[in-house]
Amino acid sequence: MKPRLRFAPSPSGYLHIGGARTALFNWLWARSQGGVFVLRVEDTDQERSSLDSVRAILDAFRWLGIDWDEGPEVGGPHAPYFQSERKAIYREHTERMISSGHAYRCYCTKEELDRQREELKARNPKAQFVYPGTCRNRTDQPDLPHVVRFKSPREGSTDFNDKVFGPITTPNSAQQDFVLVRTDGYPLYNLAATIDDHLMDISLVVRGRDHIGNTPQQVLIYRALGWEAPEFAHLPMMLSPKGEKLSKRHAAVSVDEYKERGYPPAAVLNYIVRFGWSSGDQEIFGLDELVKLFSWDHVNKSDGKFDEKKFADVAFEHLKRPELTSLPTYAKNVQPFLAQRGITSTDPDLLLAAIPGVRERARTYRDAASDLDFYFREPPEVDPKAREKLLSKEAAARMVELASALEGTKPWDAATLEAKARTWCEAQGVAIKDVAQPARVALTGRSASPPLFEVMAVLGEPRSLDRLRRAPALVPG
RNA sequence: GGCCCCAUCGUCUAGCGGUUAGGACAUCGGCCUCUCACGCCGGUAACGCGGGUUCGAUUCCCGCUGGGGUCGCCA
Repeated sequence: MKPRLRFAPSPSGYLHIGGARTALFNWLWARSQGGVFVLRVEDTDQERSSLDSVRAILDAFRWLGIDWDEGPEVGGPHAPYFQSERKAIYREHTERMISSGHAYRCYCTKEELDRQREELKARNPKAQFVYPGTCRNRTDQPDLPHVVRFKSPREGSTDFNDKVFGPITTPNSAQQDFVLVRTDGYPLYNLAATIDDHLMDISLVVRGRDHIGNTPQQVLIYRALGWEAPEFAHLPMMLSPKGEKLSKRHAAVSVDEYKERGYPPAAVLNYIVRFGWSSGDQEIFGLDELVKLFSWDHVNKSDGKFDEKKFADVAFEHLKRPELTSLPTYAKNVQPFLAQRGITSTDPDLLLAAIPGVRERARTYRDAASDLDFYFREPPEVDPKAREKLLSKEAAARMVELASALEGTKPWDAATLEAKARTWCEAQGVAIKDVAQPARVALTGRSASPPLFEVMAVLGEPRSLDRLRRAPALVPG
């Protein structure tokens, strides 16, 4: 049996990094097993849901490289995939539960209940309010606003076997008659998710550990409806560096933010998959590799804390390795960041030639764009501090001589240029260092850059000589 | 507070009864060097505590402690 997995975001904002991780585990298992990955939009809360959020979330998935077989835009045999369009389905099954005595209409108003809650709190601040069951055995059906509640068993326990955590038992005494359908007729999460997971034939529900507590409620609903529950796999949580629930107070939690920082998408996936999953000592994985290696055997149970530094390092690692970020991919992805700097038309050959020297020092695509900047401006922007410190009048004059010495070098490559420059320095009686640094300022406008002769090789002869010869014009004062 | 869950370096983790407890990030030294990096070499650093079980516990069991989640007409 090919597994059917799903991720069910509620479109009330951006794609959260924790949500991305949950989706990833679902996706990985579906892909590794030749199963199906479904995206379902849980937009039953009309107040908070928006189409903009749907779009933002889908875009984030596209950027990450997580595709879906059924869901928004692609449709599928279990459509519709927006819960707001499935109200009739929920109503039908709710009626069925009411008829069979598993659920009942409750006419207590929110105000009444809130008042009771307050009263209890006043009497005993530590006590937990539970719905007193006022309407539990009510037999009339007045035509008044009402919610629908589940008639929870009071005795016994509800168990399920979690793929990660093992058997979990919850006493039914901890359960109350939870609400299934709101006054406005919209189903609540537990009802809608249960019905959809069944109707969409989901075989394994993978979600965050924060959902472990409503799994028993869902199991109860499956039983009430006469259905067999799917398997469940709960994932340990990603917590803030302080160990609290991860929110934007502690870190960047929107996937978009990492895109804007210039992290490669595969690195984002790589970092978040390592929360709760490992494969021996390996730290860096490409997406294809992840699909091959993923298994539930190595998913662990303990929560993890988010670490920006490690994350940044994973991003860097992906950028450094050509087997993870190919040259064309690198060029394509750095382009938008160059554009942000006003560099909109780049000579593709120059870009491809320049990347190898930059990729081992740029930690993000954004940094890479900054490092690449000087290749595409004539003249390059000059850092005043670098000029001040490294470009004396004498040094600049020497640049002009250096240009002449290097003119006509064949082949114009880093090794030949370096050999020639070193010989020249020796003849002039100057240290290579005292030539290289001023030359760097003349060629790149900066005090730090890829190795000088590589820069010259990439830049080509005419541009390199031009820049060297313009050095005297850069001398401060 | 009730219920559920978790517990190896600061952080992510490997370990599935016998290991000098391994790797990665971070951190601290050093090397390389035309700058900045990359890279390389090395250091500091962990099995929460107490009972069992066992010839032997980081590993299995119990308790404690600590941490987290959840208790909505949110999802």
